[in-house]
Parts: sequence; structure tokens; C-alpha cells
Amino acid sequence: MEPVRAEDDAVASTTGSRRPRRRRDEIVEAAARYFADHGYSNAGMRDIAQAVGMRGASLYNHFQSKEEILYAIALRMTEDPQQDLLLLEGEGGPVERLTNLVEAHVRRLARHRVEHLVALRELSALTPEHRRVVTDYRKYYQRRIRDVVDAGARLGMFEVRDPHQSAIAVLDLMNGISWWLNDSHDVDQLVRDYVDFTINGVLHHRPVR
Amino acid sequence: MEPVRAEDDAVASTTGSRRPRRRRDEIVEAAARYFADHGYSNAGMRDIAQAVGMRGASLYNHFQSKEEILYAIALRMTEDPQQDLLLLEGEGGPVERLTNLVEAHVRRLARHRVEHLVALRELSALTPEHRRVVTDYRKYYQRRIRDVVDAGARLGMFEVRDPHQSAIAVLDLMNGISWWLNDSHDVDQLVRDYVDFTINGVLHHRPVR
DNA sequence: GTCTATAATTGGATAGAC
DNA sequence: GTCTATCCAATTATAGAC
Repeated sequence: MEPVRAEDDAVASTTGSRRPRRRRDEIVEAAARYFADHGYSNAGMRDIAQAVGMRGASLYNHFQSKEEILYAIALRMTEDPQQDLLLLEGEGGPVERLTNLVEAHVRRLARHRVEHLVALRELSALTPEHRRVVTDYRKYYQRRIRDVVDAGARLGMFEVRDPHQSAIAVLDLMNGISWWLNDSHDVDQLVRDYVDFTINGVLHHRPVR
Repeated sequence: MEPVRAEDDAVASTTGSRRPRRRRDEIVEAAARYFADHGYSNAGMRDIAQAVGMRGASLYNHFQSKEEILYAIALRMTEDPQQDLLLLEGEGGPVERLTNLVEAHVRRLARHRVEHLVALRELSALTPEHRRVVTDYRKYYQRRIRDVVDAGARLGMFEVRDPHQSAIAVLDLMNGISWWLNDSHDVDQLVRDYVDFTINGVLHHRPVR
């Protein structure tokens, strides 16, 4: 069972959702950078506004609160990856499918490094309701990974004691990237490393040579 | 070269460091719990005080600011693990030494789960100076791990492309634990799993059977 | 949709008695 | 070292003109 989409609340409706989204996205992006650099608690609405070239008050035409900006970031970083889960129903067996997912996950993370870091780190600054929505998405994602790990283990392709624990390790490993990644890293190499760390490493898949 | 000890500033000197530390530690512990549950930005001095059974103003007999409480948490969680580094000069070869360190790290983390989470997550809420001290410790710790990985790799006991990258992965993997660990987990099993994930997994050590 | 001006409140921090 | 009382700065958020 998938988590319910969070189309409901103010985040989607502040602007009429008919794609005058540009400005909103600019704000989200600038805010994410500022949150990443200085921390959510040290970021004022004035700071965010300045970073996007407007006055503090103007932000309230796009978001109802500072927390809602954070929520927009967090929601995006947990909703978007859900589409990668289709890879788990794609070609190949568990190994190929999971490899594809790891690659997609790492590439997405590299693409949205800053927002990803903020979404992970500032989760506790969300309201309980918003935090709930985000963690539900994450739990679902984790469960889907666990299921592939489990499937692979049953076929003898992975060697794991507890698929649940291994899935957590795989996710922690990948998400850890957002803490230290910077532009000097070669993303292709990163992907190769992390496919190795997860598939051959944590999950003990022995490549057939 | 080791990082300089941070004995200097206010954290150690607020109380005369002659062990009327009990109260201070109570505050740190209560604050850590509150920060972990609600986030640093959502925690007020009054909240922390209430959690330890005093009034907000009284906290200032022990700490000069809210940030300093956080710093005390972060400092402790980065200073203490440094002593485990002695294990890297202890018995056995690189594999045994690193295994010992992983075990110590995971056990310590389990023992101080809450503070560890806060120290990781709220790093960005520290002042630049304090953040610097903490990250210096962490960098040193990481470098030491990298060196053992490197030594093991040269001896053919680990199979890694880049010891630096592998060391990061090992640390991210372990630190990830603090996000989800709770009292229902069996720490011994956890240690076994994470020794496997890191040593046999990420570092591709083949146990000699 | 952005601005200036300002309201309103939170919340970190201090003063001074006990 | 803790309390009550309070200050005061920061900052979220609003009002209303343009």
C-alpha cells in the first residue's frame, strides 16, 4: 500500500499550481542552500529573501511560513524518489533491479545534493504533521527496498541475516553521501563505488564471473 | 597530527571543572533528549529547564547560552570516541584492529544514542568556531580509519578502490545507526551485523575459513 | 506580487532577591 | 544555585500602498 499523496495542503495551493511555479522553485532552491550552509535555526526569512533578491515580507506571497518552505524541500526530496521505485519492477532479477535503483538514487542525490541534505537533517524542524507525511514516504521506500533484498536473498543472490536490517544499511550508506558530496566528485565513479558498497558489499552479492 | 584539545573555552570553565559536573551533565542529557525529539530550533531554554526540573533562568548558572549546551553535547560525542582510536594500535593486524574499532564505535553509539544523533544532526546550529572544533575531531578520526583501511588494502586483506572513500562509507554506515536505533534493538546482534557490513561488506575482507 | 512599515510574539538572556 | 520578574532583541508574520 502506497502512502497517500500530499497534494492537499497549502504547499501545492499557495500558487494556483498552474505552473507559475518558477518563483516558488527559486525560493525553495535558495532556502535549501541557506539552510544547508547555516542551518534551519539560523536562517531568517530576511536571509532567505535576500538570497533570492526580494524582501522578507514578499516571501509570504509564496509560502505561509518558514516551516512551509522547509516542508516543500522535504516533500520534494521524498516524493520524487518514489518514481524510481518503478525500477524495482523493471528488467532483470533482484540484483539488476536493485542495482538500477541504487544508481538512480545516487544520481538523484548528487543532482539535488543540497535539498537532500536539508531534507534529511532538518526533519525534526518540521511540524509533527508534516514530519509524519515525510517519514511515511520514507518508510514506504525502505519497505520496497527490503522486499527486493528479501527476494534476492531467497534466490540465493544476496547473503543477508535480516533483509530489513540490510535495507536500512543500504539506505543509510547512500544517504550518507549528502553530508560530504561536493562538485569536485565524479558522479560516475561515485555510482560505481556505491553499487559495489551496497550490492557486492552490504548484501554480499557474488558477481558471476 | 592530532587536533588540539578544546579545553580552553567556556564549556569546560563555567563550573570550575573540579567535578561539580553532576548538574551540568543532567542538563546536557535532558537537552539532548529534547533536541532529539523536537529539534534544536524548536527547543526553548524554558523547555530544557523544565525537562531537568528548574526554571529557564537557572540554566545560565551552568551554560552561557543555548548554543553552548549543544556544543557540550557535540564536543562530548566527538572527543570521547577519540580514545577508541587506541584500538587501531592494539593487537592484531588491520582487520582485527578495525573490527575492534567498529565494535567499540557501535557500542558507544548505542550507549549515547540520543546525544550522538543530536551531535550529527544539529552540527549546523553551532557557531562557526564551535563547528570547526567538532569537524576537526571528526576529520582526524576519519583519517585514522582511512589509514588502517589503507594498510589492510596494501596487505591484500581489503579490496578497495580508494581507502578514503571506503573509510567514509564505513563511517556513514555506522553513524546512520543513530537515526533509527531504539531500545528494542539487540546491541550484540547490531555489532555483529555492522562488523559484517563494514569489514566483510564495504571493505570486502574475505574471512579465512 | 513586491514593497515599506509595523505589529505581535517568541524566546534568549539578565538583574537582583533569597 | 535557584528563583521571580523582566528586559530586549530578533524575527515571524501582517497591513496596506503601489
